[in-house]
Amino acid sequence: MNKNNVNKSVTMRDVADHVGVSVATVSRTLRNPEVVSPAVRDKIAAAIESLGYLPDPAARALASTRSDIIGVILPSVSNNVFADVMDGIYSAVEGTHHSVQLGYSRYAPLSEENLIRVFLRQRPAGLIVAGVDQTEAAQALLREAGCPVVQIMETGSNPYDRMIGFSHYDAARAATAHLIAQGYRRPGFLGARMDPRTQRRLHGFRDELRAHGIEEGKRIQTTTRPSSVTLGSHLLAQLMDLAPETDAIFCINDDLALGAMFEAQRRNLRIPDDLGICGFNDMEMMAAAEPSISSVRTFRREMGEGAVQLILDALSGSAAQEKVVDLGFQIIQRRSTRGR
Amino acid sequence: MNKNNVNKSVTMRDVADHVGVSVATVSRTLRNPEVVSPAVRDKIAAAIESLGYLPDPAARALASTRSDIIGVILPSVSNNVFADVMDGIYSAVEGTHHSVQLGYSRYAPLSEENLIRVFLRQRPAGLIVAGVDQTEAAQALLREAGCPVVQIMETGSNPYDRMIGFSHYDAARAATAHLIAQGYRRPGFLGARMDPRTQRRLHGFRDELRAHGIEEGKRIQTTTRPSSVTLGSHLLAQLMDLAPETDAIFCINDDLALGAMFEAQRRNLRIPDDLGICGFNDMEMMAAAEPSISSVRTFRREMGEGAVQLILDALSGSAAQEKVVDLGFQIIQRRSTRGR
DNA sequence: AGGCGTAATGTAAGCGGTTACATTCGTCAA
DNA sequence: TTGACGAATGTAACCGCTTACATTACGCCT
Repeated sequence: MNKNNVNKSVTMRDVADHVGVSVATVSRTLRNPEVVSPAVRDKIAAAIESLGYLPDPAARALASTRSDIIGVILPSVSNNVFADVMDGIYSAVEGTHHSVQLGYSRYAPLSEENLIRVFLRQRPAGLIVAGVDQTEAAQALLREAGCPVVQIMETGSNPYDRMIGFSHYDAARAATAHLIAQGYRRPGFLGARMDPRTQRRLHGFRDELRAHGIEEGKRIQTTTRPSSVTLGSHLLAQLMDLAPETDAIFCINDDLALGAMFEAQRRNLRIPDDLGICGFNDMEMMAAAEPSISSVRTFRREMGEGAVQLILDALSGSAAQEKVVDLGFQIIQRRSTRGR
Repeated sequence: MNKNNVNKSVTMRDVADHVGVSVATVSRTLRNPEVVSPAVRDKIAAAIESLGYLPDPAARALASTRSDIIGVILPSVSNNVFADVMDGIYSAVEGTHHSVQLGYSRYAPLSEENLIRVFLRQRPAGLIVAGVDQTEAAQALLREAGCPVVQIMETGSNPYDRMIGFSHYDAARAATAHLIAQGYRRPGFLGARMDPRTQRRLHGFRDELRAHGIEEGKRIQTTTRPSSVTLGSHLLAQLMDLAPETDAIFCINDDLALGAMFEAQRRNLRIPDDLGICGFNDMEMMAAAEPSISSVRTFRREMGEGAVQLILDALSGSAAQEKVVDLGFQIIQRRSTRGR
């Protein structure tokens, strides 16, 4: 199909011949320019430019012990929380000589373990994984990865290597505390997917209720189905049917919150008077909604950028002391929880 | 899968020694099992399993003329239209021996051209690019790529290789026709980003108005800023201020439509009576909104899956005749355009 | 002038696979 | 029995780059 391949690609050999030096010198001006004399360096740069030379990453990876790939393993493609993280990752990688390789575990730890294995096989420059809920085997792999490993989305006391995120438990507690502070006395909880991260939010919610001596009753509605706006509507419907006393809800993400808001409107519940609503993540739409919806702001883009930065720092030896970076969160109050 | 030690990874050499054959035989049982005797084949398979051998993709790519990477170049990380496409792509790639390499052009043709160059350098198994608006140089590269190339998101008459998508022009015309059929006589247009694809939707809108002899007046509100729900609110506000006669809007995506709906509610415009709203893409939330919002359904996941399938077919020689696959679209009517 | 240290460059051995070509071996027809 | 032949396997040359080590060139000191 391509014996007479038109992109007879130009190799380092071509550049070397063009300048009249050895390939080693070309390689050096690319890797350690400082050991090459300025005159030669300039000629090589010119040749690279005029011939349109681009290094072959496979050859580079094979010859050196490192590829320049930063592997990223996330649970979900479609969750827009991760889209923001990816945005941060890509923007931090831009301008470096690194490239990103993305894998999706679909929330399946075994699938994640397998991806880790495959990714490590390429001797990546670094690895970014989500959270702390890896399988035993995956944990072992990550601890011996032989490259910087950054866990994102969470904080914790025992990272494999480094970690950047925030405490889902604390964030959920704070959101719940906010609802209570606004005078709501019968807050409910809407959760979907219920992966470990979501579970931690539920714990936070429960503990905060308990701290205030509030019974949770039947006001915790969860499902393992993936989150969606529609699901938010369903869950609120379910909640109000089972626990009509509910006067506020904490939703594990903004999609659910939005769906719940729509459902509340359908039921002629006044927001925030009859029902307070608080989302999670503070996606852009929450501010635009009518009424605007309170949420817990998280720093997703920063998480992605920070993760890449941690890897680059480790690679360049300029790594900071702290193993764990806590980006925190912020309760953003809007009309939907203006209280009673 | 016993030896988890990735640092001194097990190579084909190890497998060969373990079985007592040459590496060539191991390589063959991986690439063309049929030329290896069943007995040896089984022993090798067992050794691979027990040693936990994983091939080194870099070495493979270097030695063969093809890597097993499918390159994907999209304009935007955060646009959730592309998230759905990616979902389709990843799910179609799963189970094959291919992997995905993702690049983002940020809507910049030159950046796209550069990515194409870099990706082609890896002799990818295939390439997926968005749309038809490449630079001259990029077009030349793609026509001579030496691997299957699939353009997604659009249809057209002159693909570089293959194409799968739908007509944005037709879709916009159909949506506009729908508004008119519902009795709206002064439809407006809200557009953001205004990349070439969006422009085509605008053309469709305009042509349909013209076909009905409707003046567009000042009812076309666009901006080059990236789309968001908040921006939808702003644009509607602007539109109603400049052209209060507007009785319906076609929004180039669902985010804008949602934002416009919120703004309409703030202004106490009744939907659909005072203002009809039609979005584009039919994201999941449109059905859940209150009122539910009409939209143009597009088949994004299918586009991603289809694109990968086209590449796999081309690779296996079982490619179909048609160069262009039109996935079409569907007008989904909901309450927001129930007419007057 | 001869010797030496240093900076700049060249030489060549891999990295882990693929694959054209060579070799071995068993089978079968003559 | 023997030679021919095809199937199975081995041998070794790459693929394009990196890098340890060898070599060269040159300036400076004694």
